[in-house]
Formats: sequence, structure tokens, C-alpha cells
Amino acid sequence: MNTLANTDNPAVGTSTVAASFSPLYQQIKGLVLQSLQAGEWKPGDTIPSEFELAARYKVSQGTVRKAIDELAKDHLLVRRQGKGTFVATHAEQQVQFRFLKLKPDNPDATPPSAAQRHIIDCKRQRAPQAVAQALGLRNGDAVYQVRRVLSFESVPTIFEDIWLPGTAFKGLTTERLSLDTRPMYAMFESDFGIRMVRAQERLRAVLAPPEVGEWLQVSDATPLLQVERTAFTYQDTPMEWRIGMYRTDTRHYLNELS
Amino acid sequence: MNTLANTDNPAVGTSTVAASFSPLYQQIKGLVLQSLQAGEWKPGDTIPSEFELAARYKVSQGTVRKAIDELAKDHLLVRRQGKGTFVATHAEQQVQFRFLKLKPDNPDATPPSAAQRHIIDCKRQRAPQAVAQALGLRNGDAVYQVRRVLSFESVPTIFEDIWLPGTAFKGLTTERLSLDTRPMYAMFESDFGIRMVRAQERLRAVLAPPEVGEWLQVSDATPLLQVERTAFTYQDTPMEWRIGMYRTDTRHYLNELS
DNA sequence: AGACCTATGTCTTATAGAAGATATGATAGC
DNA sequence: GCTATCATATCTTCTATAAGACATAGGTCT
Repeated sequence: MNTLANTDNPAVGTSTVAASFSPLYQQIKGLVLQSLQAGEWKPGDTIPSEFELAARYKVSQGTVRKAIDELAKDHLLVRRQGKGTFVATHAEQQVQFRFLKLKPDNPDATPPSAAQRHIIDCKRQRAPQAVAQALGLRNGDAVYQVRRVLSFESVPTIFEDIWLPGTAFKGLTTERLSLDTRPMYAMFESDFGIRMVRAQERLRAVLAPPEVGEWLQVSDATPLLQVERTAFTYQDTPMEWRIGMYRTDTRHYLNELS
Repeated sequence: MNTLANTDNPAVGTSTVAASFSPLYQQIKGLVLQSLQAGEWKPGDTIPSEFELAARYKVSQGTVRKAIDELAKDHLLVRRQGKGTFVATHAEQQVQFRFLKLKPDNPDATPPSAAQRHIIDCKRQRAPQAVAQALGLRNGDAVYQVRRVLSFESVPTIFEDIWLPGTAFKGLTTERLSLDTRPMYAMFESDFGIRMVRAQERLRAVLAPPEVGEWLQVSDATPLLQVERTAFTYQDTPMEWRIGMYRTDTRHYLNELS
């Protein structure tokens, strides 16, 4: 069994991502990741077959496979036996609401996709301090602020305040958001080329602020679940910061632990 | 390359877990799981080496490896290069607080392990309807009810009401719980032979009930994060149901999304 | 139109060597 | 003679490769 691949391999010599001595398959993973964020393959596309990538990087198919396995586990790629490997997208039905963890208490009530969306407004403005910090911007940099309400079975349930970097989302308008029927993250992908890869949520219990209470039709003594989310694109770059207020009288936030 | 292992393999012929035609490595995974829940190897033990298991099941080391890989990803086993593969345990320092997601707002404040625990009481009684349903018992079956308060930096922060099946936890007392310094799940492992494998949490925002408010030293108009957890042992058998009330004024529930 | 074949993907299994950890024994120093 | 240190043998898991099995889609022949 030769091990030449460890020494005269272009993937090793020219790799700009791997720190000196990491396993071959991790270096391949890094190279594929580079192609992904460089936009060589776009969401929904099939990437080259395992054998093609193996030839390109001068390694065996099994090594490529292990690299792709990890990327698939991170939900960056999706494998389909017999068909190929695809760049994951938020447009797929299955993962449509991967980031929405609010489920009905009564499971056989409504499908989760039957949510009515209402955009309140979308304004371009200067970033307040907290927003700038969360998005890694400077105070006063341009950002978009989107406010919306989500209703289930005609009951207003979620009020959200969404903040997006101004440069990456140039051209976002209330109309554009209102007319689009797809999930928000699917639109970000196709219209702005920004794919949300992972996110972090911080949950607290709070009393409804007056304005939120009006939108959700509850009194200001009502406890709400405050969900603060930072969403990241490739390379852990924060690209969205939002604060959601959830009514939890007929629904709950479900979390799988292990 | 021979493929005899596919046909004359005892793991295939005698397997009682695999549904007819699943991949070899998944059948092996099932067999290892059986040994695990049968108690052949106890938490903290090393399991036989990959080669030993390969000989035992008459498959190659690589196939055993893939089976163990998945079990390790599920946190049922822990691999240590050069040393062996170990049965995971809640006693390890790293995963000590794997199920406690409440983090301080100010990250450089206190280590998460510095929690004071106070057992209020532990009573054996008949299961109320909601508890029986969550634990898969009949109404009126014996259960233990444990109530406790967790404090961080001397601030009472979490009130918990914990329900456990009476038969599996026979002999549980307030004293035993109070004297033990280990995490609760570590004691369940060593003293009752019950290992919690995964859990599910449902979160809601509620107002503090009077009794809870007293324990947490907050008024009954204070919003609290209600965390309802069902914990499962092997084969998805529910073994614990608890309702926690979390103060979220200086801490938050952190959740990684993808 | 339906049955069959084939090209082209991924999936599964097997094998060999590399890398890490530990115990043992030889050896140098005192 | 005793002890400390280093090399080595031998465990372990980890990495890389190769080849056949299985799945899918599309073309072809009847």
C-alpha cells in the first residue's frame, strides 16, 4: 500500500487551510469547503462524483468519501445514493423549518408549514451598538431591520426583529419580503448568495413589552419566550441577528438533547 | 475480496435485532448495543478491542469500526486512541453537565460546575396521570418524587420537580441524594445501573407559581423558563420526567442549532 | 408501452500500514 | 546493588486505499 499521497500530493503541498499535519481527509474537507464558499457549486447543484474529486485531488475515492461524510453530517451537503451528492439548500421541503423549533402542544393539530407571515416593515438604518457587536460590524454601519409576525391557525404567535448587514443584503425591501413565498433563508440563498450554515439561540423568559404585546394580542403581563438568534454563514461569519418573542400558551420550544 | 461474510456470517444468521437486510455494520451496532444494555460492559469499562470484536462476530476490523463510530457519535461509547474504547459515563468531567444548558450571560463569571444543590425532599408515592403517561406507567404505579433547588453564586436559580419509576429506583432517599456529591445521573448509573442516553426538553415561558417563587426568592409576577424534560435509557425507554423552573435574569438557555 | 440492459452514482466491506499509549527489560550512572 | 532512563515490543485506535455490491436513471430492443 503506497503512502506517496502523504508526501507528493498537491492537496498537501498547496493547501492553504490545513494546519501543517492534519489527516488527508480533513485537508480534502477543507478544500471542498473552499469551493463551496467560493460558489463553485451553488445550493441545489450536484458536486462532482467521488471518483472525479478523487482524481482532482489525487487521492482515493474512500478518502474523498470520508471528507464528504463529515460535510454531510454538518448539513452542508446531502447524499442521495445512486444519484449524487448535492449542495444543501434551505429550499428543500424536509429541512424547510430546520431552525424553527416551536411545535404545537397537540401534535396532530396543524402541519408546521401552515404559518401565515406578515412583514411589518423593513428599514435600512445605522446599527445600534448591540446589533453591531453581534454582527461583527462597527457602530453606525448600515444594517437592515426587518420586523414581522408569524401566525399559526390565525393566532399571532411569533414577533421577530431581524437585523442583517447592509452591504451583503443591499436592495432588500418590504415588498420583496412580502411577495416571496419561500422561507426567508431560501430567498437569502437564491437572491443574495448567502447560505446560513449554523445558528446559536439564547432563550429567556420575559414579560411582553407593550408594542410586542399589541402585535401578539396579549396583555403586557403575559410571559413570552424570548429567542435571541445569531446565524452564521461559512467560516463562522455572523450574518443575521434576530430577537423573537414566542407565545407558548399552545405551543412549546422542542429540543433534543443528545 | 471475499464477500463470504455476507452469507455464512453468524452475526447475520443469528441476529435478533436487524430487520432482515440491513448493512452488516448496523447489525454489529445492534449486537454491541445489546451487550451494552445487558450490562456485559459497565460504564467506565473498556470494551473489547476492534480486532477482538471482529473475531467474535466474524467480520473485519473495519466493519466493527464503523459500528463503533456511530455508537461513539451517539455518546454511548468514547474512543481514546492507543488506549481503547470505553463505555460512556456521566461521571466524566467533560460531559458532566452535558444536559444542563443554562449558561451565565457573562461568560467569564463562574465555572458551570460551581452549583450548590439542595434537596428539598424525596417521597415515594402514586403516579399522577401526567407523570404516569410520560413514564409509560399505569395510573397509581409507584414513583419517586424529588424536589430540589440549584443555586449559582448563592443565588437560587433552578427549582426542579423530578419523577422516577418506583421499581427501578427502589431505595432512593432524601439522605442518599443529599450526601452524594456526584451529578445525579452519575449516581443513577453506579447505584441503580440506569444510564440516561438521550433526553427531550420542551420549553415554555410561565409566571412563577407561588411555591416556586418562594424557593427562588422572586415575586409571582416574575417570568420563568419552564423546562419539561423526559430522559430515556436504552431502547428509548423513558426513565425520568422532570419539570424545571429556571430564572433567566442573569443566565440563559443556550442551544446550538445545526 | 413494457422489459431489459448499461452507465454512473453512492454504499459496504476488507486490508495494510501509521500513529499513539503502555509495560517491560536492558543499560548507564551512582 | 540500586535507581533512573531509554529503547523496544506490543497493545490500541486511526488513516488510506481498493474492489465489489447496491441504487438510480435513461436508453434500447422487442
